[in-house]
Amino acid sequence: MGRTSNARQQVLDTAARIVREHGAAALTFEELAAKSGVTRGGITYHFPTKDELLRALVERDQVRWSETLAQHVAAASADPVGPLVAYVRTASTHDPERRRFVSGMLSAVAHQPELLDGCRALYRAQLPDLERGGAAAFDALIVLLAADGLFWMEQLGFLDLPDSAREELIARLEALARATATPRSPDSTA
Amino acid sequence: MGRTSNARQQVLDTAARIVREHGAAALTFEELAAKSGVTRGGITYHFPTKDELLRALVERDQVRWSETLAQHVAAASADPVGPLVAYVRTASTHDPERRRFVSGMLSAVAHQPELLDGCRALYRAQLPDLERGGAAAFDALIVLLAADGLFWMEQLGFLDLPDSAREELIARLEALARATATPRSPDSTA
DNA sequence: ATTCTTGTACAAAACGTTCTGTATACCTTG
DNA sequence: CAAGGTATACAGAACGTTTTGTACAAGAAT
Repeated sequence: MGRTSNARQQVLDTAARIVREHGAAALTFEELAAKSGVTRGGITYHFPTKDELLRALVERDQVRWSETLAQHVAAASADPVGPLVAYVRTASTHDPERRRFVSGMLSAVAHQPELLDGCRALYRAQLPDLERGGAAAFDALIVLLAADGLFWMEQLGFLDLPDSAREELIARLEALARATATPRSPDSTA
Repeated sequence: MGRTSNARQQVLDTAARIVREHGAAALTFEELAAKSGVTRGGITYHFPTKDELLRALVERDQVRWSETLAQHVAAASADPVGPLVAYVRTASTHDPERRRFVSGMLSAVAHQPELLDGCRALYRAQLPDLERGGAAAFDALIVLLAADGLFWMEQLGFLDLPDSAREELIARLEALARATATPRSPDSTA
């Protein structure tokens, strides 16, 4: 309870690594036991069934995302378009664990797509926050989608921008995010 | 008995459906035989190994994407930012087969992530086309990423916009795509 | 000395692959 | 053109391995 079982975390980390490196199909209890240092018995104790393992993996991704988002939201709370800027920052956060992030979602989509329902709900729940009506709402959605695109294209290994270009891109994205809150700019294509 | 093998197409269609509905883990030869009408022997004939089946699935997605893109490029060739607009239209093409599209990629990422290398190369190859240098290049990239985001969020079932909102969003995206080619517009937030 | 955690052994099912069989289209050759 | 052979397209069963889930014993912690 105090510390949520060392072995459990170890298993989850290893599972994420396996999924990331060899795909969700390679995520078997045997491989997990071999690479995590925990034997099958230990694994079975913490995750009696594979379903629960997957559920834990997805929840882990979800929690991490929410925590990162909450951090950025708190840090940019003074900002009028705080949520959107925070979202951009969350999607583009480039820490060493970044690639580990979606392994839960990817294994879920491979084994039981319905496990993503929680993530879907979470994603949709935040959409109304961005819609203020009018053309600005669509610009906000575009910024959001661009952040998502950046996130997934990087996660899937499709995009790998040099750091400088990446930073400039994010800066531009954030600028656009801010611009959605100031519709009195000379731009009005509607 | 098919000209270019009717059964082969049938198998591939069914495989895509299975992946889409139940995840890539459910894509087994047995399920495939049960749901495609082709027996295991027949399947084995066309796809001696699962690797080849996956390869065919990925290639299929790739070919479809390329063909759709080529169509839109041809249709918008007169446009100065033809490629980008065409890309937006490709990513947002909403035909009945849309959801079938990435099943190959999803099963690849589940079974053998390296099968995506071809797609990755294809994706990166088009990036330089959009980069004209300067701030406009980043705006173009943002539009591209937004299109990708729309595509994947819809594919993964995270986003499901009402038709009207969807059309307006795409229109705005296309407008932004065109704007990247005319940087002398009154909008210059850089 | 319970309770919590990990290790070992095993049963049943599922999976990919291989093998053999069959029917039909195509091509050759006399 | 007719006979014979070959390649193609598909069917069905079988094999050996892998994987999941379960049962139970052993060790650590409190």
